[in-house]
Amino acid sequence: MNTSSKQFRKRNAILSCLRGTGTHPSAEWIYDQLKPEYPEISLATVYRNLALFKEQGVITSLGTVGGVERFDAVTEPHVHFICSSCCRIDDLPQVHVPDGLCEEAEQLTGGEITECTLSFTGLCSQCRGGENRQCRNCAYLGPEMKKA
Amino acid sequence: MNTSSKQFRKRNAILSCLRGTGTHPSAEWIYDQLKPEYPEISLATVYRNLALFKEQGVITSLGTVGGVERFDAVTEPHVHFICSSCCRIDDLPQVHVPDGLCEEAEQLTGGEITECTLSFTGLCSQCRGGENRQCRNCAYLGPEMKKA
DNA sequence: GTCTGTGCAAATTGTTTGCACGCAA
DNA sequence: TTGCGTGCAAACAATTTGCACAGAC
Repeated sequence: MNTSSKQFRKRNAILSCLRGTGTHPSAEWIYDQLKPEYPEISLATVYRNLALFKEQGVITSLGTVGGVERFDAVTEPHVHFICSSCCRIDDLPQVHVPDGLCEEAEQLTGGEITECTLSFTGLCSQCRGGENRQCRNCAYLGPEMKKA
Repeated sequence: MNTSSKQFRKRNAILSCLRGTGTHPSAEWIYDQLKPEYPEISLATVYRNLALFKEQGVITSLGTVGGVERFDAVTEPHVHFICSSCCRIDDLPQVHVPDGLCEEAEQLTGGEITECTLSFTGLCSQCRGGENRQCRNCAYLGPEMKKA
């Protein structure tokens, strides 16, 4: 398909936005990012396309963090750090899931494993001091903090 | 508190139910289990108490699977297998997160890690054959399958 | 013409909350 | 009397869906 045609421009923009960020964003975050350039864009479009990409295996879902689904353009398995306070998600490229663990699990379950997730949850360096205020500006605030 | 008094009987029952199952249930599943013995129980009570237990650190949340939050009475870190088809969750007690990985991650992030999650997602042995029908009776059906 | 992507608004659904009541101390 | 746990119904919020329209072919 002609991804530069007007018809596909938004779909393309959603994927580009996701690929161009390391923030593991939510649908709404992507929507907010795209709004300036595409003022008429709708949140439903973002949701619809993310669901499509996910189905195609082009992107992955990191699951729900703070009540909202977070996405990742990187589909190769890698390790994440999730801050439970400000909901930021970082990659930990230096940490690896040991080889063979997947196969071990597959044998044990007798099933078929398609995905392996290793993630650490805690407080990021900024939130660690208890000074959450430092994180108020970050783009990953959970719903409860957004209200404040 | 007197956990056998009428006042605390339901709260106690919710925790017992969670502790007595290996299914990593959802709030609704617990509600359904308790319904026969406590016909007047309300789903809100289940949600309320699960939130309370979670806050107290008595139970853990495994996050959202198929759109519903799943809980675990086991708070020690352990490995899970999640079937993406029937949404069943099994423990994999034989698989362990290698020692030192947590510390490594903590150093890398400069944050404080309170939780480490390793989980495998795929098709369980029953769903593997493509015969999802086999799983229709299982209690972990996601919302879309429940409808069918 | 058909097909696909989209905006909009309405629907859906898991979860939370407000309020009134009942039991325990 | 005061406090806590609860049922019920309403509220809430993230996500999905129905429908009509616009552009691509």
